[in-house]
Amino acid sequence: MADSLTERSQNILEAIVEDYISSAEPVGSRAISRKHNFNLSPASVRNVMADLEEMGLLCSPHTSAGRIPTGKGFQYYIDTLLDVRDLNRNEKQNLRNSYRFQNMKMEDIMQEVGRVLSGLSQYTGLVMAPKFISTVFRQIEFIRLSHGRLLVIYVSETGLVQNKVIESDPNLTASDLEQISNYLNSELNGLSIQEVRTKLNKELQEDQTRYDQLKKQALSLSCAALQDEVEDQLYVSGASLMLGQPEFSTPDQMKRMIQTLESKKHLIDLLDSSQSAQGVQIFIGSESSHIDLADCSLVTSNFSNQKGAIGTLGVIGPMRMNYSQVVPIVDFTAQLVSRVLDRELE
Amino acid sequence: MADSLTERSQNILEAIVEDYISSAEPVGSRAISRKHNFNLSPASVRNVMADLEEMGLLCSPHTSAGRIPTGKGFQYYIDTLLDVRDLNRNEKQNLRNSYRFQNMKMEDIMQEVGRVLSGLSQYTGLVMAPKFISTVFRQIEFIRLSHGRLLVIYVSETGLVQNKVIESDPNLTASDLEQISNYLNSELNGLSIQEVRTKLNKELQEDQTRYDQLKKQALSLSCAALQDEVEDQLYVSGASLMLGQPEFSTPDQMKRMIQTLESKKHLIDLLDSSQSAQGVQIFIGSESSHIDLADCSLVTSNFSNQKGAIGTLGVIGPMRMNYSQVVPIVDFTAQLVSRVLDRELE
DNA sequence: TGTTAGCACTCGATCATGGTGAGTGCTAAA
DNA sequence: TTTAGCACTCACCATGATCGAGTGCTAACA
Repeated sequence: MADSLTERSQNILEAIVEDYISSAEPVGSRAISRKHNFNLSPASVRNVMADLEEMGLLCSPHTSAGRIPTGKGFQYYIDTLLDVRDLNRNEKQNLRNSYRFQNMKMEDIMQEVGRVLSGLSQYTGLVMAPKFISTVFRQIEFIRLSHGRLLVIYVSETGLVQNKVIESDPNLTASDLEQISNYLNSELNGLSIQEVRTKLNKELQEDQTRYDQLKKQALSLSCAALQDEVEDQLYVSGASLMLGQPEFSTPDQMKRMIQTLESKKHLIDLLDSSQSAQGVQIFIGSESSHIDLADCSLVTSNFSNQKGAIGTLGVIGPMRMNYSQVVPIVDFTAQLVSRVLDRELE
Repeated sequence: MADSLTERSQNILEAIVEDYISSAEPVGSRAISRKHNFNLSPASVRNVMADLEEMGLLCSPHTSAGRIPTGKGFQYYIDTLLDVRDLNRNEKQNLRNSYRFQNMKMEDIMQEVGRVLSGLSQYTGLVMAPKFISTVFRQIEFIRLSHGRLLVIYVSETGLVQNKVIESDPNLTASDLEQISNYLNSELNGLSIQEVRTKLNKELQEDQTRYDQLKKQALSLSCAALQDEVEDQLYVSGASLMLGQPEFSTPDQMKRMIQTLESKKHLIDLLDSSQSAQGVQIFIGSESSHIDLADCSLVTSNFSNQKGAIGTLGVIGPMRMNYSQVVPIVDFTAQLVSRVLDRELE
């Protein structure tokens, strides 16, 4: 399909998308023929526009308004016409300076990244911390709460701390627990959670009589502790910035937008689906997508450390987002965060 | 001032406030004289209304609309006219059943409370977890990240887990750290953070040569770990429910509302200021208040455990909130949470 | 003296009207 | 193939009329 567009059509589409990005208003043929020196009269431009509309790349809100790009139009623009230049040395340095990661724990880093992304882009920042399951075991501690209830604290290589309450044998003493954690810490060190789980399951299934009572306890405790998926952590920053965008100026649009940002589950699903990809990804909230993005676009990139923990960060904004500005920021930030996470573990 | 109102004025004010609460529209004299059987004609009601307006308890949005209560009017209503009945046995049981606290860690409990409060009230739920400084020391653990950077994990009696990254002597070995944490855990057990701090400072100031190197390390490490205030944790649930309220139907009102809910710092300040009080407190976002509550009201109550950790929970909604329904819910929930926190520690 | 009926008045909300201008589609000429 | 011209569409805005809920005031009434 991409090939079926003449160069002229492409130029005009590009001009329309870019005008629309900066003005948020339907773009008319006259404006295009004036501002860009294609040496074409409005009438000619109109012909091209009619073609583009037929192809589903443009639409007009009503008979005598200009045209605005459809989701498909944006998609084409992004796939074919958008050229993203890399940040230059200076811009990179500026971006680096925006972040202050010194002595921050994982949660703080995630939050800081969201804040900065949202501040720089003037849209809403999204950061999903690396999943529990993708982290590498570092240490486990048990703390007794009340009769049989244990607080398990799990620390990953990257300093991510998760905790969870589990039921246990009420008769376990403090020194039992210490022995158990010592055993587990030496046994599981350096394994990914995935590996830890298979290892534990295997050992549990082997002839149980071979183990002493305490070791059995250790295994079943840690099994319980690591069993369920800990819920994902999603940081959303700067939601109210979106309220200034003209596409969310009516109460209905605002409501829809806020609800989209509040339904973290949907957002997490969306971010999940991008975790296998490399580099920057762009989702366009067209009708086609099964997830209601409220006519927003989502620009994401994954970050990861060398041990394979993967998180996702990005920016959500109106479809009419300034991609050529946002994409490099998201891209470079992801690289930055990856590097920071690696430095965590020396 | 309260005394200067005749019984009739009080009755009429009450009727107006309650009508307004349920309709969200200016209340006219005819409606009052009809629906409530005061045996008064609209004209008489109007006379009283004029008085109430002069006193600043009512106002009219324009010449020929009905009256709506001012912030002061609501204040008077709440102070003098509102009678909050306790929940009956049945309602209490229902409320209890709404919450599922089994095997939940502190964070989850706070979040669950916010969710349920918002669901029941159809307004926005706020929960502020007990402050770090008000908690009681249970356990501390150190985990080495990279050259000289330590992850400190602190657990309170109630199972609240906080963590923090600090700088330390890079030469500390794992066993040093273990000794240090053992020492601290036995030494500080059962003290409040406040007490821990004073104790540490005192010991550090005493003749340092009396201590061996390791102990000195221990003291300075834990000092660093507990020094700064960890930021407060505020859970906001159900913000989008507010968008359905008629007082937030215009874009400007919505924007203001969302910004209020997003500026957690202000909310925390407000909740802080209620921590010394007993029972349910109601803030009315009048112009007088220095904090912009966007014409909202805030109904809060503190919860606490027997060791003195204090948190605050509540509901934020339009000034026109259904107080007689919300107040008992907030009240009983606070009692419930207090009890749950105590059960945590046996 | 307190209460009420009557009445003129106010003012937002709603609707119909008409003008304006940006923009379109189509056609015919260059 | 491009473009000038033209009729047409339609959102937007200002205007003005009507409506009705509600008020304040005054005079009559119990």
